[in-house]
Amino acid sequence: MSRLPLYLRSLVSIAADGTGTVSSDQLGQAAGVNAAKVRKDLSYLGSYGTRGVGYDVDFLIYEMSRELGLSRERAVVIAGAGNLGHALANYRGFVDRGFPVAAFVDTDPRKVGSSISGVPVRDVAELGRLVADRPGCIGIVATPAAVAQEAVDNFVDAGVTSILNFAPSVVAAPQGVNIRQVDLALELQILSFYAQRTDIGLLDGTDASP
Amino acid sequence: MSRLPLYLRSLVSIAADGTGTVSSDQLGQAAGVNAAKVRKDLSYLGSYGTRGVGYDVDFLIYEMSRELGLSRERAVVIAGAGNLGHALANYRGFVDRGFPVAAFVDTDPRKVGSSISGVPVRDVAELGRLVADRPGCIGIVATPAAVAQEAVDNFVDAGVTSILNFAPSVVAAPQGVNIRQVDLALELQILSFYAQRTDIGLLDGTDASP
DNA sequence: TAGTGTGAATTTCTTCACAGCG
DNA sequence: CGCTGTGAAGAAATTCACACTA
Repeated sequence: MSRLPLYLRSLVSIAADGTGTVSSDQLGQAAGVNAAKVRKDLSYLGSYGTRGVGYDVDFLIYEMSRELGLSRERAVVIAGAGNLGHALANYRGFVDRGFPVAAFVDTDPRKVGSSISGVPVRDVAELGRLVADRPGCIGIVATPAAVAQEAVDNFVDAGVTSILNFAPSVVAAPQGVNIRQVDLALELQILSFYAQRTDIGLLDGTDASP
Repeated sequence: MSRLPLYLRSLVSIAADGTGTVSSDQLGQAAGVNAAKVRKDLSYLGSYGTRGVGYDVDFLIYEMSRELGLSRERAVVIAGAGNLGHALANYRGFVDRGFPVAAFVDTDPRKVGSSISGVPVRDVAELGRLVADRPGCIGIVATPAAVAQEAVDNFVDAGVTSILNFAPSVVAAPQGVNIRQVDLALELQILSFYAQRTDIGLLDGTDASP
């Protein structure tokens, strides 16, 4: 279920507070979701709760991490050593949550060979080797929109099957390759939309779907 | 409907190609959505299509922009002049799509008064004035997770009613304030999840909900 | 003829409500 | 008693399929 990462994040912060057990109600509160939904979602993992008590925080974290495939690290390769790529490489949150940034790839020969925030910039030609050395790694597209499709194609050719696209253009990929898009300006447009409709209240827009 | 911004993006790129009309099928293709869904969504705006022909691209763009409240610019104020804020300020996509970055606010006195990529860094104390001068502006939280709630509170106190949160912590806000969260590492976790399930194919993860 | 607009059918998601257990 | 787990009810979203028209 696609709300799992959301719960996981809440659970980690709950665990940090030293709490050992949570009820569906508390977890729901923390994740911005109602209690029934939490129970339904968790029951899909199996019956790990204790009636009258709640769920063991550490155990839930363990089970969820396993379910989400986070038991091991997954390296990240960023296509495009521009501003956005720069920022992403600097972003502590990636490393902290098990996604070390292995390298940039860029087509600009002036950038290739240099290092940004300790992350080496490699030529696109080396992408195949980079990926082969890091099984299951994730490709991030941080290029201008115009070359986003090209970047995706390069990743696919190199054998990457999970891609996160930050460019504001919809890209295509063959069956078996998972693409997720985050369009920053689109998020602002969505906010603009809701800003007009005063009939809608608080919303936690974090979500994942099909 | 929350898929409107997605269609809009596709329409803009279709218009740029010089195409004057689109069918629900074509638009669906471009946006990664099926044709019936496109027609249902568009019919909610009114019956703007021509049977046997399709939709007028420019007119659709006009109507959608109006519906999304994008007819005028909406300024953006970024809380946190760190790496991420830095990258966001440099990100051309914001200005290009009608969201000029007006200022940073930061609590670090060494940063206040300086300028990053032409965007001034102001003290939090000035937030009220900044916001008052820019009606309908959007607040972006690009602070460390630990102070994200504080940043949100500051925005709310200053009168901001639309907030985009990039910090990896769920924050609360009063009724009437719209919050959307983009958690970069969470996106990677979701990809990790799908990477395991080989039974799921291509997916365009862009979406907006509740 | 090609493609919209839309009721109706279907699927998916959410919420309710309560039996049952620690 | 408090809280889980889950069928069943209900709501929402999606898809089908087709009459209709420019």
